[in-house]
Amino acid sequence: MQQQSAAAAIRSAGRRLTPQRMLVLEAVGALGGHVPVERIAAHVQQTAPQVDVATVYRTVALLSRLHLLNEVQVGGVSHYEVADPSDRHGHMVCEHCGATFHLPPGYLDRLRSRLLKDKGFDLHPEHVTVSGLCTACRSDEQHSHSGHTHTGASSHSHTGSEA
Amino acid sequence: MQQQSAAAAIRSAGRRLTPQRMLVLEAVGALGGHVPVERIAAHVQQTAPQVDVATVYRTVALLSRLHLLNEVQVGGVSHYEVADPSDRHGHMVCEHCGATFHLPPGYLDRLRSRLLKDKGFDLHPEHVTVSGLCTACRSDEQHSHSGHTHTGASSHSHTGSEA
DNA sequence: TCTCTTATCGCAAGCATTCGCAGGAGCGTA
DNA sequence: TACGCTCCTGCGAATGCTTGCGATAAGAGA
Repeated sequence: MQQQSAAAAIRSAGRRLTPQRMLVLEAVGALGGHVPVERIAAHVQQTAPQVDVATVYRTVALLSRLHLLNEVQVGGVSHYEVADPSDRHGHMVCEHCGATFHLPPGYLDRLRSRLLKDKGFDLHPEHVTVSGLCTACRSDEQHSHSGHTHTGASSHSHTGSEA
Repeated sequence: MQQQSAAAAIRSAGRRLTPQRMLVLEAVGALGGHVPVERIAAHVQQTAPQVDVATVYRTVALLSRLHLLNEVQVGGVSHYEVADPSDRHGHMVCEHCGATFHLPPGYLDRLRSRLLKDKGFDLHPEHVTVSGLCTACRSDEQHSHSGHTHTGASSHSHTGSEA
């Protein structure tokens, strides 16, 4: 399944199929969800300790370009997930707690067609990351009206798909 | 004008008004558009060479949290612009050439209200950055159908407000 | 105006990420 | 199956951003 077609995609893009590349793909799949490079590298190195982090960085960059992985920026840090062409969802990131939620593609259809028509801009739903406040953090704000400054991290730390 | 209210906002947030902070604000305003930290630091240091880059980084982070600057991620690099509460626009970034365009707030109204109703997520329009392909790069793609890999930078380099 | 508290600054060390290079390994071709 | 062209990789060095810390100065209160 999965890995097969990924291997084919790498080949057909004129790139070489190497053990390191397959290990990175497997790692992201095995870890699931949105994974930072740090964890990908750690997972890969359990199997193949000689693989350098530089290779992992280069590989995730390549796989993103080939649309085999999606990159999600959470507070300026890149996370990766396995790209599924049948589910081109975007992401919502809470500015306060850093939680990440899926943004179903249906929500972007209208925006996409309007931008294409009006501006000629072809929006890629799976590369969309919008930020704002999740339910939990909105109610926090309401209660604790002390002028606390958002640090853009910490607090709760869900990573579910429901805000 | 501008600087006055910014100064007031810093004070009312309980932070101190320092020459360094005003210099950073002035620099972003003077340079205009979406400015990377590197250029902000260079501009500030023309006036005050002793100001450290670390200070500039800390300052833009603070000013972003206070909504006096907006952060725009272009290919993983943070750029900043002066925040105008009366024009809470988002941004569109071309994945191919890296060009940045304004996304008028009207385009996000419907998405915003739907997310709030369905998911309880309060989207901040001025923090939205969507990515895709701009008009110029879409027509490039059509013509040169060689399997060239997008490097996510270079090529044309508009920074206007029309895709 | 002077004093005091502590947020902020400059400096330098610490990390994460990227770059440059030389050796090694895919994979197309014969 | 063997050969050879390049792409990739691992390594070490460089870059760029962040953090810790002592010194400084903003701004509240007397």
